[in-house]
Amino acid sequence: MKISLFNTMGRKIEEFVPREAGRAGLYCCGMTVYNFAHIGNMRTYVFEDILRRALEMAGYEVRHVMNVTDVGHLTSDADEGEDKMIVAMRREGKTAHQIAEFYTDAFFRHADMLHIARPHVVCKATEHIPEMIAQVERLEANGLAYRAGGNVYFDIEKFPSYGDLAGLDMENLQAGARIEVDKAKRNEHDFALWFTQSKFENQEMIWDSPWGRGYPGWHIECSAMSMKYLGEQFDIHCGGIDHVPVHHTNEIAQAEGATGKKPWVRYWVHGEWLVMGEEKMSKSKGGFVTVDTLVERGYDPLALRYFCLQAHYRQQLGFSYDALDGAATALSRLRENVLALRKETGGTAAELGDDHPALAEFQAYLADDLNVPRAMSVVWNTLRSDRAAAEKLALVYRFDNVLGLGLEDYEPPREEIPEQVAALVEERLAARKAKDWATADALRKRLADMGYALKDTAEGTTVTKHS
RNA sequence: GGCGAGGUACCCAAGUGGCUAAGGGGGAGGUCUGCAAAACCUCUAUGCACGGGUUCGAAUCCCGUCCUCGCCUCCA
Repeated sequence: MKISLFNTMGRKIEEFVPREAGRAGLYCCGMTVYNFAHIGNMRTYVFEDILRRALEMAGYEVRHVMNVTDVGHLTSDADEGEDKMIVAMRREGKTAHQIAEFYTDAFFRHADMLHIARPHVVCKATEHIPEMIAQVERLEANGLAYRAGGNVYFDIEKFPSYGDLAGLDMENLQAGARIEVDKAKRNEHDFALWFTQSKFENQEMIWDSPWGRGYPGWHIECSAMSMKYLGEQFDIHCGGIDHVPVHHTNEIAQAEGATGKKPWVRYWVHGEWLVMGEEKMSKSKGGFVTVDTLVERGYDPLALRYFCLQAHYRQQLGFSYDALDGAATALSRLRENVLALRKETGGTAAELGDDHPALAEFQAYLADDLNVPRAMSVVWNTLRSDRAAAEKLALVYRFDNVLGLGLEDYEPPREEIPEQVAALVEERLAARKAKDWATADALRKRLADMGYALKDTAEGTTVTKHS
């Protein structure tokens, strides 16, 4: 199984060839933990999780690293606006550390609910300040950084390939199209590596540095930490599409500027937005829906995962509750199918050769720049095929190693049935036995009004809550 | 102003030159059932924003038009 990926650097699909045979180094940009992750954020992590699982299915030993940015980022590169962490502190009356810890925990709780595998390394920005300082010092030593107005800036004039990732046209880029340009910069597109000049009182997240007490720039944490855990050059770096023009562009400049080695990263892979209606989901517009919101509305979090699997990662995906309902229904049918197959086979899946045609088809789609929607169609076509039940079961389990829907471990929820309800069910059973259909149906209706649905099967009547 | 992504059925969404335009949801019909529910089966775009063009052949390539979204502040 050879995997091809769309490399943002170069904008074309390339076969994945790791630096070291059999191993894949994967760095995924994580959250800035000043608020909950919304489902748009989570879509990107689902995509990255699929990428990791696909690499594993292809036989690579994956080392998956993700950062947690727990140091405040200003709302603007011009040292204006407010620090997000400080806004959160004021909003919630907590310390920066408490804010970061709370939202970090919330993020991983949500990720777990979506069956997003934990990265092998989760690194916090605040625990890597020395590494960041060291990288800024390297940049200074290489003549790529300068001090001005108390801050340290990266000098993009000294890095000719700046902007290659995004295809930026530096001549026509309008800095300050929406913000004030920092007057201390030599070039308006230079970006800060280290700040000592802060407008904010009670800026509690500051550290000593060769340039004075301050805090790091917005991009340095990812280049410093990814290099610490994956080496000065590594295989794959991913994140949301928004990272292309600024964050990753700056990371490349910092990393390659510090080490002098190119390319720093072999494959850049970016996920598209989840959009609400016609707009991208964000805090200021388009609503703010979290995994918890979905749970409160009665959804299984995995319905969101299933929903994400229906679209290609490089296409915007239009979210609506109608569409999510569709995914939730499809997921429960998939589970019903698995339960039926288990029953038919006694739970024993067939032995499966690695060259099984259905598996090969599934993998071929996956290997083609993660065409998961197509891979999903293989799942359904397999279920509908005339293959033996044990074979289908084995295939579905194998598919699910990548899909991550937890099908092998799925058990229907055991409902706690109140005595009163149980009594009515018994009463109805008696009526049915007596073929008193009118009474039986009336009781069924009454139970339905109470929120309990009945299923009369060959093995007896089952009761489920809700629906 | 610059750059990028799109417009495929009622909804979500694959497909980028060639058999009958994946798959899921929804809807319709059917099997099963005392009737239901669940599950399963069948059907559901002679059509791919619009207008031209290239080609034996286009949703797919080219030109033009209309529309939507994103980025150029931090953002997944």
